[in-house]
Amino acid sequence: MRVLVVEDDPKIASFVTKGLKQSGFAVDQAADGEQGLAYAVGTAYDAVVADIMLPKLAGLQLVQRLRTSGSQVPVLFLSAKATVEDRVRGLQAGGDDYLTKPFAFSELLARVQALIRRSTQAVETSSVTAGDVTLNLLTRAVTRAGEVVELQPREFSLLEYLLRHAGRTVTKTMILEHVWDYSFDPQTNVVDVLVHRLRAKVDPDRRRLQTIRGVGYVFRPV
Amino acid sequence: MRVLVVEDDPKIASFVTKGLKQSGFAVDQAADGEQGLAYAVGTAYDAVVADIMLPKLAGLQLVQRLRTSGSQVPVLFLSAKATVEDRVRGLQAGGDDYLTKPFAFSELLARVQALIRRSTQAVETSSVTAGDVTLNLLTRAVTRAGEVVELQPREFSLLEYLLRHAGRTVTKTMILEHVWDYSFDPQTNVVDVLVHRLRAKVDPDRRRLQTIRGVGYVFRPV
DNA sequence: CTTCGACAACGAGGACGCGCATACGCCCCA
DNA sequence: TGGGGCGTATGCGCGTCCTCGTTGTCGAAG
Repeated sequence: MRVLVVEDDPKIASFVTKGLKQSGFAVDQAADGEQGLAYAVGTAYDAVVADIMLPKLAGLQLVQRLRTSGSQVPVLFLSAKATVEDRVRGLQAGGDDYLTKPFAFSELLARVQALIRRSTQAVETSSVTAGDVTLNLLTRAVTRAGEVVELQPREFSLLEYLLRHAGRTVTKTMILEHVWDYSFDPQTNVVDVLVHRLRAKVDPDRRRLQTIRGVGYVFRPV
Repeated sequence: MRVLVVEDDPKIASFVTKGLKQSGFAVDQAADGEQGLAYAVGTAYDAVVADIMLPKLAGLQLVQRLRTSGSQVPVLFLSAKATVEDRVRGLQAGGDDYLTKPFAFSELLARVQALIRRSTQAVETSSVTAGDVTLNLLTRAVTRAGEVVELQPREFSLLEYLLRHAGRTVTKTMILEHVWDYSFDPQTNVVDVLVHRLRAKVDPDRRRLQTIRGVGYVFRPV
């Protein structure tokens, strides 16, 4: 799940970004409205968290432009101002939710998750299973054939992505985009290396995680 | 008191809902398992009444998903099937009680009230236990393997938070928010230091309080 | 069937950064 | 004013993950 955070206050920005990353999101940061808009139109985010008061381009305008450009991405506004009128204006501009500073991070997290859940209309599952491999997002525990497997963060992230797309081919570019925050090809073989490490832990008999030469990989549940 | 009723048969649904409302409960209705799960994860209900045979997502799966998402809400199953095996499976899946159709409404009511009474009592308990570690909220006393351990207020608070989320990963951000009242990252290593102090007292062999690198910590009962 | 090129797999090495530990200092309360 | 509690500062060790070079494998064309 990719989230864009548009916030000019570096303290709040790092706080929100850190928290979301710890909760398993891929997070991009933008420091002003223009940059935020550029990121948002360039990448398919699952949610946007934006401050109302932003340099260069205010949050409300940002969302309006985003909407006129056809994007349906759910937007959560942050603001110090809390009047009913402000909330209404935010929602009229195309925002989906509103949070007043100061806020508890857990509330932000809950709202972001709610927005994503609503927009994807997918029920939030806390575990993903494909074949004999199960991955629990809450405990970060992974089991294969009942055996517990210890995974690194990157490996966990990759496996989650593969399981969510089990049976479908995922390209290396898609993996780079979701497991890393790269929106470009860093010209390396990180993916290959990570796949190798993941196989050693999760697919020792090499039946599950198959290579599609020249394209990417498929996870075939067994 | 909020109750969620998940039942696809409209006659039974309205019968149960009406009766509960008349008894003073706030009642929400869901017609299938997916909807029910969505409601249940989105709202803090005091009890859930669910049919076993549901469209889209069966009652048993519903409860399993609910439990893995961390919810402790008591669940009462309704079912036409009444074999002992069915009852066992229902309880294994995380259900709290079982009622066979057809049933008298007064019995349903009595059971729902009993479930709520039991669960709220459990919440108000004055001690939290996970594995061999017990923490008494009234006396502020902590024991590990029967031995009394002296804790400072902050350490106590952290341990309480960890025990209440035992088995689940808690991020540093969440800890900062609950143990301190920071809604911003104070850019320090307070959490690390406190974890270190807590480990020295409560987890000398370092088996319980484990590090999830880049994310936070898990308390694994032992 | 052979050959060659391209891509993938794998192992080793190394840099960076996180978490841990320890020492220190401030502040509150007795 | 002394001591305990607790936040701060800092160096170190190690885990994690990226890079690089080599080996292995696949596939297409001759």
